[in-house]
Amino acid sequence: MGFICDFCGEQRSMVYCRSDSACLCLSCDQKVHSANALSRRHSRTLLCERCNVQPALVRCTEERVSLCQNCDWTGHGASTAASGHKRQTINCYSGCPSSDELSSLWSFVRDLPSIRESNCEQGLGSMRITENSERTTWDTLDNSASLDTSSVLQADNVADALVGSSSLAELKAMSQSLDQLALPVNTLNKVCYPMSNSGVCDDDLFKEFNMDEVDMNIEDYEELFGLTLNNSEELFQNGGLDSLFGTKDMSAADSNCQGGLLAEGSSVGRPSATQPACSVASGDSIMSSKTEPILCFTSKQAHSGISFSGLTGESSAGDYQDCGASSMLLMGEPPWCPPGAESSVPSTSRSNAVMRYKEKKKTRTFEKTVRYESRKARADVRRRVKGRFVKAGEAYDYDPLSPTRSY
DNA sequence: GCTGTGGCAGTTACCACATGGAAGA
DNA sequence: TATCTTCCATGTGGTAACTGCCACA
Repeated sequence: MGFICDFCGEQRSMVYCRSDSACLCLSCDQKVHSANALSRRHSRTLLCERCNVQPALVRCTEERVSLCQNCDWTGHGASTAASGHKRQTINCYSGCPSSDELSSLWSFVRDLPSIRESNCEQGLGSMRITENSERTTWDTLDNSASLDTSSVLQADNVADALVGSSSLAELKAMSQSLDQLALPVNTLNKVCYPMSNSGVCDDDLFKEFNMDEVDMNIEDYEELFGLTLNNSEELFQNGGLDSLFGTKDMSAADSNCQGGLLAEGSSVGRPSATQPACSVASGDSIMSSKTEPILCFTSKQAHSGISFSGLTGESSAGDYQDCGASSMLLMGEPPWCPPGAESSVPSTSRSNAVMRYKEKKKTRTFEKTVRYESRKARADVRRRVKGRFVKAGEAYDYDPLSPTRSY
């Protein structure tokens, strides 16, 4: 992976495919991703021009360079002179775009190499761009609907699912589909990305990342996080995993959600260079995010069943309400901040971020999603004894339809 | 600093049964 | 292939019980 196309080994790589963990030249990108319907759904984006390893998230218009989150942070951190540089979000795409379409997508990229359009079986018009909150689509395939619905979740669907309105079933379905999903950079970029100098994104974080019914299970925290445990103490004091997962419902709503959003087992600790988890945070990454404050959910992570209920032997909701994942996010730290980088973050920014986070937390609501209105309607009129449903005709102490008792 | 206690908040289990969906005829 | 029937897991809300945290003595 890197400067040279992983596929042909000749051309310079320009795009990064998360699903394939591959850096490809545009020609090979078309070649590879026109092979079948599945590959066409792979989400790709520009490759970071600085490290040539990670997918680029932003384009620095002043330096005219595409940067991954890490390089962006390194180059544009709050403490750097370039922190004021204007940056433009780089969109992901899927499908089989033409060079023209790519040019329109990445207007800042001049001199796009010509693409052998004949490589694409579907021809043009099948590109899908995943933008921050909206999706611009070129999808004109007749059968495109079948590609978009139950079998595969587009990344923005995931984002939608992560917002409070999602149901457990949707999340389960999502988890089943995550294998085929490469979460576009921008999807989580929306969730939290320090584009402003404040480096604080709690608003978006809470608004967009209300995972009410997601249960994350970590069976053995120490084993999972190893040496990062100590560092996690501060993490638990300052952050807010509940901001990520919705504390209340994380354990209460449906504790059997095995799919959830999960972590790649091998990603404990510092992400390897081959792990394309740029703006996508794995659960364990989150938990160990004292040093790796990544907000990532990689596709494979959908199956490991992590449960934060076991963070510590005595943790409860309140315990991890304040854990530090989001504090890192609030601080706008880079995904892979180098050791000691934290010290460079202004303390005022941090305190402000924490303050905003706490205020936000106060005002949060945890609305339960009712999947079957008919069942709710039935439950609403059922008679009970001490809160429990009773058989029809039996004595009850509570009748929703009338305050009277049968005995 | 340590321990015990009370208050508070959050979580979990429980109940009956209509419903939805799968399987079989 | 389409329709019907049967069966079974699921989901629904209010309450008590349980658990853990925090403040205070």
